[in-house]
Amino acid sequence: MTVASKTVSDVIHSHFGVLTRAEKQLAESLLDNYPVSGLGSITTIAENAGVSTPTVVRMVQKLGYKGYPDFQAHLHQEVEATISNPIAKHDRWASNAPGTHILNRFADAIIDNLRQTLTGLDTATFDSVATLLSDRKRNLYFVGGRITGALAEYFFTHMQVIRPNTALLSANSSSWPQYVLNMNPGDLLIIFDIRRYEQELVSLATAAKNSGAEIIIFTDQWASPATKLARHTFRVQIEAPSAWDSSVVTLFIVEALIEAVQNSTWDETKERMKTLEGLFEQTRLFRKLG
Amino acid sequence: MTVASKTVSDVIHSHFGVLTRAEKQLAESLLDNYPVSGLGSITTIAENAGVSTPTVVRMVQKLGYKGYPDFQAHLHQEVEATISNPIAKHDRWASNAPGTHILNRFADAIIDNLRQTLTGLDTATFDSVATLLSDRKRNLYFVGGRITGALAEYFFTHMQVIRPNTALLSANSSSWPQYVLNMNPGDLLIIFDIRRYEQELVSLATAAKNSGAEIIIFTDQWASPATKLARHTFRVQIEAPSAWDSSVVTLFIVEALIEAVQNSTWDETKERMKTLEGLFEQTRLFRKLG
DNA sequence: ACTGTCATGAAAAGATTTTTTCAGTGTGCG
DNA sequence: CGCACACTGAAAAAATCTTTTCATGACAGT
Repeated sequence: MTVASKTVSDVIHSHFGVLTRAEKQLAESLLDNYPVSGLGSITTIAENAGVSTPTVVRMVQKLGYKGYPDFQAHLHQEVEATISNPIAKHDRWASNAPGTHILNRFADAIIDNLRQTLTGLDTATFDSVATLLSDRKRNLYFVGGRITGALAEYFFTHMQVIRPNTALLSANSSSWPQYVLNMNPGDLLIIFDIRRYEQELVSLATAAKNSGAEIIIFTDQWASPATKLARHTFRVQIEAPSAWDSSVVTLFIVEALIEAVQNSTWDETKERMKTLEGLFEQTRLFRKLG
Repeated sequence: MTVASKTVSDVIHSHFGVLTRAEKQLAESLLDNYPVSGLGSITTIAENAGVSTPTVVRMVQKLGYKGYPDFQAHLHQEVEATISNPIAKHDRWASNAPGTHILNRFADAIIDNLRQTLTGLDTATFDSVATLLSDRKRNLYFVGGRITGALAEYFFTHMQVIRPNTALLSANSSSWPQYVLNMNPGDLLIIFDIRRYEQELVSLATAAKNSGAEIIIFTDQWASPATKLARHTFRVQIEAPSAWDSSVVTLFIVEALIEAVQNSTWDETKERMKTLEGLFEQTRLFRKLG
């Protein structure tokens, strides 16, 4: 198929000789700022080219398209090909894992999640959160649900090394009130709440907010109800070819935040890490001697 | 004007919270393969998203556009900007994060880690481990180090739902001997040990092996000393543009294993999950009544 | 100068898209 | 349990787009 395999631009060029004056004028207009100029309606492009709509129809038919909609469909395909992202190409690790193996299907899904999440993620939000987390005057409280508790713990463990005034709220909600009691205005509550949103977390968020704490939420594309209360929200794509949701991309953002915070105050952090290193060493010695 | 200055994508994201179910569905569809998916007619995109055309009209008006044509005009402008800008063309998916932003550098690193890890990963190993984990007669013991403890917990939490006979060893090594005491031949000890290898884990692995347990290790490219004792090893690429190692790919493999195990015994798992669902419901009730 | 052919756009006709209306459905709340 | 309210899509109405028809004018050949 001539039309199918060649680009619209090619087709226009190859037919240029047989075009009439008005058609050439139209073709010029189309080629100028190609392919975007062909995105609008037939009326629009006719006006832009200074020709009548019938001229447009006649030309695209002369080029071999069924009609204007057909012509435009081809153009759309081309635009898609032009701007579709390189990550989408699945030619990478095909080597030793057959296409249908779960590892491959998972990898595809995760890359897709990553791409979509990053596309929808405002770097300003990320930077703001990093700045907030870097502020050592603010106390940090981490909390997660049944599944996401591990993510909260992971985040907490790192932040605890990097800076003081961090706390991990246990999964058991009975201990939460005492934390809320101690919250000061400006403190940060970092919540992980994904799918199966847990009602208790909304209550916690409300209480924390009333204490003046700021709330940062990691949630999924459907957004936890607690989102309304949040200062900043990370909406992460969590879909996997599985009965379970994927936390991979959430962890990705957590790690990026850890690095951003660490980086913003490296000098202080370095000292802390050295001291910590020494403490671990001592603990080890205790054990050996003990 | 809000609408004029922000990208359509931004506008969708910022309004996401106030969108209804069908509208969210539509927004997802639009964002997926953005912005090409919004190039067609209102009918087309409604069909693609599985919603009605009135929903589309209502949403774009909610977003602040005068109507669908207005919405599409903005999209066209954006496509134009994207295509005519050669830098943006290069990496569309990261276009709203400048090239050197940490998110982008992290994403590159993670994708690289993933590729390398998968290249070096034998699917036979993966399948064997999945089979071992699926065997309900074997007791499962999970353990991790200071940082990787959260990964062990994540894995454990899921496996506990899927099958019986699972245990999470606390980070505190003093409780380990009693677990080892109860290990039977054929039991599985799943160890996470990355960089900063913890000597205690080697001792644990040795003791467990003497009890006849099989050992599965998640480690990094330099391999934990406990690897020698393991029946199966996952060597994960963990390098990140950070002072810290990345656990993202490790989590990826864990999730893939969870799915593989779950999948291999779906019928049994389904029953367990239903029962569990009921128990959670009851717990919630307890709390309300209590 | 006459005639036939072709190019062109105005306008009508036809097709499709966009918007509005409205009734059914479900959900939350008292 | 029932009411009020919001959400949703089917269908009608309105608007717009696409195609066809047709009249006009330009031009080449006779």
